[in-house]
Amino acid sequence: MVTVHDVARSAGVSISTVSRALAAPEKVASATRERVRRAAAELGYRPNRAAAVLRAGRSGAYGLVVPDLANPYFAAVAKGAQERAREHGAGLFIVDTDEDPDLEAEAIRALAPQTDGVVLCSPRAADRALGALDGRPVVLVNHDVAGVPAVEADHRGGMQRALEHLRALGHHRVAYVGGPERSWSDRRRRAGLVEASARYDDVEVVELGAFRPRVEGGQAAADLVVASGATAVVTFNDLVAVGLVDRLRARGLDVPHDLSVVGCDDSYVASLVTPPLTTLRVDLRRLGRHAVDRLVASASGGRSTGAETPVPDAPPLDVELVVRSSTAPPVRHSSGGTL
Amino acid sequence: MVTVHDVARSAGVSISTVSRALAAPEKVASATRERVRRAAAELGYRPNRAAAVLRAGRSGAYGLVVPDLANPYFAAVAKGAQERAREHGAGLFIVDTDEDPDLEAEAIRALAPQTDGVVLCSPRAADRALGALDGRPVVLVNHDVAGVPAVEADHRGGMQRALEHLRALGHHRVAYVGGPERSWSDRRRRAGLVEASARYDDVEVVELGAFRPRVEGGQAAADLVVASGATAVVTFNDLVAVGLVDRLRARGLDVPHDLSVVGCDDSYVASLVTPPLTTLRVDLRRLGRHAVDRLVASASGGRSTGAETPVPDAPPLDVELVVRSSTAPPVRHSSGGTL
DNA sequence: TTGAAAGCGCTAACAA
DNA sequence: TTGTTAGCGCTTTCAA
Repeated sequence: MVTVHDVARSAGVSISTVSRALAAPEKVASATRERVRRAAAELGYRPNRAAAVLRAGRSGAYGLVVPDLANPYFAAVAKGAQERAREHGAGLFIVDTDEDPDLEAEAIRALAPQTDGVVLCSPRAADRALGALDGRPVVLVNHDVAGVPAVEADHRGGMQRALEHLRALGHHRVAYVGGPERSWSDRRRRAGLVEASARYDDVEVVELGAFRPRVEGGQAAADLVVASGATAVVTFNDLVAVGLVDRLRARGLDVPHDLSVVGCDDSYVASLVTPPLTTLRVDLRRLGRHAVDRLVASASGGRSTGAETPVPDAPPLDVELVVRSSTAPPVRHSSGGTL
Repeated sequence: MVTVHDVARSAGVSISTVSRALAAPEKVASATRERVRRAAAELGYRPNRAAAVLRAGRSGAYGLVVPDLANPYFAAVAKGAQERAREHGAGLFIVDTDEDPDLEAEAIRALAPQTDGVVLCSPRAADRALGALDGRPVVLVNHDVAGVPAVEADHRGGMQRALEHLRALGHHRVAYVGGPERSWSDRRRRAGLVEASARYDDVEVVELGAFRPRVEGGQAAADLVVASGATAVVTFNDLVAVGLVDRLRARGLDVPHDLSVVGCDDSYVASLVTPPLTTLRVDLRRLGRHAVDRLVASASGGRSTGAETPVPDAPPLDVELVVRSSTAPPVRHSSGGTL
């Protein structure tokens, strides 16, 4: 293994000059710097991270905790986060908790001491999670706790747009098919939709219970939606919408004519399925990138003794309505006709 | 921060006893061990990983390099790998290289020194990748280099099954829509299909060039498939199959009647799209788990005192044909008849 | 069975 | 601008 000593010897300088030349180039004469760099490159020197961490107290790596990597939503966020971490020259530990609050707390406890900070994406048990972190830099994605930096999408605005779209098509009774019970995103989306509907006295929202945020959840919800008498439905995410459409079709119902469906997230499945889903688009990759940026900011800002993290709160990311083929004007069933 | 010294003081022993009691309990009298453990728990002691790594030379973490986390294939592998790493009490660094060979080599160079070993999933530049590892434990997934442990699926068997299925339906001209040029999986699948067809003199395989392993790749391939005169097609993966179906439909062709389509991987999109895809199923999660198991075995094999795990070469994972609705007997267009 | 002591490779305070 | 030096917290001989 090549160490600073080898590089120092080869470049004819001391080990501290090597360290400086590599970590704080401006503190070294340019000629020396070049000599050191060349020697390092020649010998194939790679700094030992463990030693640097031990000595300097920061690890150059961050953590990302997500409920389920197989969910395209979180995969996209993870991709953005990891990309940005790389650009910051840092590593990223990604941990998938399988939607399990116990695993989540456990993951954080394991991650916290060996990283410079953690991004918690859609935490399933935020209080416990934050406890496990004891004071380490953290950024919340899709969650909200007083005093903790967070990054989120503008769900309220999105739902507003979705509802206006449906209303303009002539829908007056809209169902909402919710996600996991503990989910903060679910509460936000639900509240956003209800709030939007409150502005009009000709639109009513029917809220339906907690469903798994996957295809199965949508399948399970479909019959309730039909029974609710709604002519349009907004789902917690695209996967749920896909399951919903699937089950409706199995019952002989047509989307969008018998029921209009709006998904959420515009994950890539939305455009693959039949019919392609009208959905709310969030730039997930960007969400991941932002989260890491904020973490880096608060991890390097909050380093000083005494003063707390200043890091301004970022504005929510825009949520855009993407209209595809799963929404249309309702068909009037005047008296049980087959049309 | 609580250190071994604090625990030692509190338990009335030396720091070496603390270290031993925690890391090698059998080398410490049970009474002492208990005392140390209690003290550690009381003080909330968490070993400093960096220090342990620096001193002991192993990190308790592994690396996983994948080309694209947003691809459900790799997401599934990553999930399995991370699950298994957790069960081994180790961490897992997941790095997404965006299908870029340079980033791949770079990722490995960064990962290698700070992990106990790396899983390379579908490497895009294996030779460079292995070079960057210089001798560290590694396991290849979907790749093959002499002398390097690997985990793979039985693509040959899978292709055999796919071809038999198509032949039984009455197809005699089958196209193969390939994945990335550098892809080992692509070569395997291609060769498996060609090999299978060689057993029958009434089936012919038409090989089509390299396409991106995504929806766009399938869209790009569709017109070539039609022009090839094949009545059935096997694609590099499900995503490509989805793109293919999409483009065929846009041209007014029907799947499966005008063309039968077989996907690969049975990623969850396969059952979501219309028509649901006939595809080759690989248990990806298991693939990820196996890879980590092999890595752990070979990483600790070199170090262990006695003869514990001899790391046998794992047999390829079964590949199963899942028949859904995208395959059917070919329709005879004898002279433009509509049947 | 336990303790003393020697570093692992690096950074950063201090000196020159 | 550069060098000297003292550890960071831990594991692991070696002795007792």
